[in-house]
Amino acid sequence: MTEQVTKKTGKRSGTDARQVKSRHALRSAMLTLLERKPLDEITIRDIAAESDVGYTTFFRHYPSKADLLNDIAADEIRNLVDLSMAGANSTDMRAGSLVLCAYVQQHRALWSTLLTGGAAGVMREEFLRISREVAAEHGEWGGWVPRELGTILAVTTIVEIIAWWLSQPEDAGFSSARVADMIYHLAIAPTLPGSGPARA
Amino acid sequence: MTEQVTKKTGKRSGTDARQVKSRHALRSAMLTLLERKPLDEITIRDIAAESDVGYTTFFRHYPSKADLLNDIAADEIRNLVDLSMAGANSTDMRAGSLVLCAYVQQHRALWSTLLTGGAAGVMREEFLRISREVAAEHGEWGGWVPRELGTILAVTTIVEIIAWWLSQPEDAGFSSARVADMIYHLAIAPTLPGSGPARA
Amino acid sequence: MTEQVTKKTGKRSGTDARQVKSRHALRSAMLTLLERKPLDEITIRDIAAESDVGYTTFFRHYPSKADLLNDIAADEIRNLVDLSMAGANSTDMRAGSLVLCAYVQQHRALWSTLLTGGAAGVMREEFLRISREVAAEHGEWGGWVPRELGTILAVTTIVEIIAWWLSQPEDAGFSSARVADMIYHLAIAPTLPGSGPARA
Amino acid sequence: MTEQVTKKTGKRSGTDARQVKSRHALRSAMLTLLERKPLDEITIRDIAAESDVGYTTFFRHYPSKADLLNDIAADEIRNLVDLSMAGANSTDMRAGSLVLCAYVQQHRALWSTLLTGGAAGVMREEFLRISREVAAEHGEWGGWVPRELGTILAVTTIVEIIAWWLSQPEDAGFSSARVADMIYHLAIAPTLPGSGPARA
DNA sequence: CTCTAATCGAGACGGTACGTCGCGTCTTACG
DNA sequence: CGTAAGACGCGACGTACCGTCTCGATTAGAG
Repeated sequence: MTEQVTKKTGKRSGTDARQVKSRHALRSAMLTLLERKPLDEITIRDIAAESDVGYTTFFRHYPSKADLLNDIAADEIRNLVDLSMAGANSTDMRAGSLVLCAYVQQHRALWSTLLTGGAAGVMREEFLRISREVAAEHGEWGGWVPRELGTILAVTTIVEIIAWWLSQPEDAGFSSARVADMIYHLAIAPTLPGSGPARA
Repeated sequence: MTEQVTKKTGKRSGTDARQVKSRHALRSAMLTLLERKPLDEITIRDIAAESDVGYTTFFRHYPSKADLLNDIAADEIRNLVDLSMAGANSTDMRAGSLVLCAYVQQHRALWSTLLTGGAAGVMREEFLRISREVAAEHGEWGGWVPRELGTILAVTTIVEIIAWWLSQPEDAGFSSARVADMIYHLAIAPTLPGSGPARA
Repeated sequence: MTEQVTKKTGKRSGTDARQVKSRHALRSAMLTLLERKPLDEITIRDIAAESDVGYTTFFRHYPSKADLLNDIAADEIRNLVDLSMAGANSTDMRAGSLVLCAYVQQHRALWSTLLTGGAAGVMREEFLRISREVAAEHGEWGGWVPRELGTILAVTTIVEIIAWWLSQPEDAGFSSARVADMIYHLAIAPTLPGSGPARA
Repeated sequence: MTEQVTKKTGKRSGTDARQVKSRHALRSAMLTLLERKPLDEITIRDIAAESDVGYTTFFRHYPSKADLLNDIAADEIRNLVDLSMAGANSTDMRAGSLVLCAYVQQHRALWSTLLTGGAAGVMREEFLRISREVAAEHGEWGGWVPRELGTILAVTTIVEIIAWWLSQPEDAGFSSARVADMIYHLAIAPTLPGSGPARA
């Protein structure tokens, strides 16, 4: 995640207990603050205060607040993507959607903060970035839409659906299964071969 | 848009020739700068310098750079929406899509700046805001997807498609008609009745 | 003193009432603080607070606290030197000494701060610098001691005598005249021709 | 000098080989750095790096860099003063001056660093402090100048002469003897009885 | 010669001050 | 006499050192 390196071991992100603690405190603080205000109203001083970490110490871990957020985002998104990819045997998109929704449901508070709080914009971009990487690894693309556009649309649609879902009251009756269904029909199916216009 | 008031007349956005000139200069400068860097790297001093208007004068027109951008965005989006709505008799979505694409094509430089430059995020939000207003005026909603979600998806998908289109070289072979087709099949059709899952 | 320049007039140190006021406030504050602590324990924030001037504004006038002090020092020393030079017809050193002592006596509080407060070191250096300039303008040097050394000794001795004088209670009985006498016999006479060792 | 105490013995400045080594390394490093830049541009981290001693270790020996310098200064000055005092039988000031100059000449590099490098200010003050102590032990004072002032002038003059001497190229022809002469005539003689003004 | 405790290096940490940048207000001197 | 030019107070930024505090890893010197 970060480029921090311990000289002796060459491993990333030193394992010094103090470092781990500070790092975690910073991430928690960031999430707490994101529930309250958009990213650009959060100052590094806010984060330091909220996390009970020295202002200077922030920079010992992240060069900017954007990097902290990206660290969090990349971690969480990677978790999510790995899980959905693993859950589905990579061809069965419906299964993948369901796993994804179930996972989000389990961590509703976290994802609510990330997707409907002040970090929404960053999350969308990071999602897209990671998805493009994943997409690039898959050789085939059978859709009638240009691949690049297809990826963009699938991802942004999925993210929008989930963000909308998270903004609904939890008892509004939208189960993971139903949302997974929506994702399939709205985000995935439309770009599949056969869904497009009858080509001239 | 802004709250500026001319003392004598009490009217908004004075029509004094100097005011009009300054205002236009500010908007042009903002667009020029947006081609070069993202919104948050543009300072009010940049805009003042670029537009050859006194720094203080900026504040006589807009309380912040966000307001200037919103002013531009709202104007342009309103133009766009009005046109597509008028072009289509509101039921024929295909026609509307085509008008919209044609209009964007005519003002390609402007929209390229707005949607692929530093203002992209703001534009998406403003698009959504205005579309929600418009959608609220229409009583009926036949889709199998919750109306709010349907609006979000349609708008974000349209915006993404157009943004992608504008980022392609102009000679890549994507005509307005073809893009309008994509919009119809990817953004509009999927939420229409009959496209959803076979309901239990 | 400073390099500030008004674009239009080309004059130094703008005459804007606010500038003059800020500048004066900063100088006063510096002197006040120097009565209390040495230069390197005075922070720019202290000066700003003491002078009721914004922290940032300090830098609009001086690039560092050393420059502020040098500004003050150079001004005051120049005053002092000009006066002593004028008072004496440049050959009569006794008269010059007397004028100098009288002037210091008149501004005892100021010089007390400058020479016995936290700025003493800087003042000694600045005195020497200016004296060297003045000495360089005089062609002749009849002393038996190398000219450079003679200047150093005369200046440091004068400064030490005055600093010592200012540290005495005012009623200790050392009149300007008596101090001027000391200066003559201790700082000036020893380097004059005829005072040295009988040369082999 | 320092307050470091070995628990068992209660003695100051432990004799542990490692301590002695670190201490010496720190002093050398300080002198090396003083040749290059003024005291206030030398950071404790510089000293630690230069001396190949851990940063933390510095504080195990000295509470601040000023204390390290004072330690060095006091040692060296004490050496110098003891020698001059012993060399002269305390009445023959000429002999003392000569011994002093000879000693400085022998350790020219060291004294050059101390008096013309970044530590000059501190050295002057320390010289004065120690001289005052020595002067206080001598009961008599026959000069026509107040004793306190006499001490100040003698010491500062001697220091200035030596600093000037050290700044000259070594082959400029100023022998120890000649400098001792200057010291006698410029720093000592002027305050002796009979040199002052003809008293009324 | 061994073992115990002093010493050391490394470096994370909470701080304080720095000097810079941009904001938005308010004053002023000029046209 | 209005307006642009710009001085100003403010507050966040990111940096540099400070001095404190753990940690292990040596290593000196007492037994």
